[in-house]
Amino acid sequence: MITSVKGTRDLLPPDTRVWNRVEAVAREVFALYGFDEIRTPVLESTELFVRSVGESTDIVHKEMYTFTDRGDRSVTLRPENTAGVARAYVEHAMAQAGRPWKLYYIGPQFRYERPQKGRYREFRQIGAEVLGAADAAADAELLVMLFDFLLRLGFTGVSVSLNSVGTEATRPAFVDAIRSFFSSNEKTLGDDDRRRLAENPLRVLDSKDPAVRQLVASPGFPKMVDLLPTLDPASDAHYRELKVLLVASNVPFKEDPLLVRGLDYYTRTVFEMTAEGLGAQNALLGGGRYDKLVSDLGGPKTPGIGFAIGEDRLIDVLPEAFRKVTIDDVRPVTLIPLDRNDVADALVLAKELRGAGFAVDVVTAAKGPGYGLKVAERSGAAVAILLGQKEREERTANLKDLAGRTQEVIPRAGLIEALRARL
RNA sequence: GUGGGAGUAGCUCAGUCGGUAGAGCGUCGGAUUGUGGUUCCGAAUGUCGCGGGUUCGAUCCCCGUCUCUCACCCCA
Repeated sequence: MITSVKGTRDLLPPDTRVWNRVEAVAREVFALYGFDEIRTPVLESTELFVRSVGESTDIVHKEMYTFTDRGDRSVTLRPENTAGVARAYVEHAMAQAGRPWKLYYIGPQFRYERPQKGRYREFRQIGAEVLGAADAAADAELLVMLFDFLLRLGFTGVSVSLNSVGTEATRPAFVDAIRSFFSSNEKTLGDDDRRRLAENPLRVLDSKDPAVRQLVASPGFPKMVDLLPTLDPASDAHYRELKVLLVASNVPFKEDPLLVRGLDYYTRTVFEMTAEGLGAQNALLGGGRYDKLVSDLGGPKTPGIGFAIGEDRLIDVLPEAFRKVTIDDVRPVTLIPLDRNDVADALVLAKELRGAGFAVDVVTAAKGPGYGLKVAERSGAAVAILLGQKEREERTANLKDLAGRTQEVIPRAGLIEALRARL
């Protein structure tokens, strides 16, 4: 048996209804905030991710689906979508529009990792990006939209973790402060954290080692937000303004000075949301500002901010009410021709009913009422219509309410009205 | 890339101290050839993940491998 590739999976009905509905809500909400969809290729030049996501990140140095195509080009299945959006922005000179771009995307991403709960090699992200807006208000509005979306899916009582990671102006000073903090108690660090301290010191902040966590959470541990007022007043002002705007907009957030993110391109604002029930991979969404990314890719200096929601994880923790309503949404009318001679009649009637807006399923096998009703019931139909020789000749329909187990013979002329009354 | 757990019927699982397998659910047929949810009767399931080794004989023991799963690393 040929199975799906490791770390990939099939999404089957009726779950696909839920996926489609979630995506439809995203499109509706994002449109209300002035966002348009962008679709970028799944396949990009490997160099794009090396330059944007960052060579020192795990994503680039061990998690990419990279291969050489027949033209000897190194290409990669995108591990995230922000780089592709930024690349398209530069490639199509979108800065020339003279206004910020508000873009969203929905699509598969790929990372070559060992699969576990909430983590797949092929996963989907729903994301949004604002390109060309530097103001804290842009950050705020993006988060307002995010919460609007989550609220419409039925999430309640959620809040986002917020932090500022500064800019190149502050990053080196912060890294120095972290290193000197640990120089005195380096022996409490495990191998992993020692490696982090050397390669990517910010990562030590979200170590899972209890001893290190305790150290990092202690009052003496350096915090980026404490360095901002003196080293980078502009970033400090940005952060303060953002918080004021979020409070004014009723966006629930909690400041987390330990929040850092795994991609190199973030500047100033970073945020993340976690959820219960996702196991160890509990990050539901993440995002932040990336004011250097576009220029790093050779474009004009363009500030940007965005988020990505892990759609697989989102659906994993989706409120049950939303799921149920979505799955129960489609209640087809099932037409049951009793005999081969009744099939044409059924197809003609089906067309008429579909024209009137009803979802109609025809049991084409025409194996009699017992089989037909069984199929109708199993496919979730609310009503079934039996069509035999008698109904054809008398221009009637035998309308059955499957739940109530009642039936009624109705003239064809009044059928649409009768169905409207029942559905 | 590292570590733990697991692969037996469509699904959930039992089992054989080594003698080529069962249950429940589901599916199909019948009671009920123009009436489905219940009930009753009957039937079919399967290279026991794959490859190799040990053995007279392996689903069981050993080795390898693949897949699933959870965790680490890291992230959505």
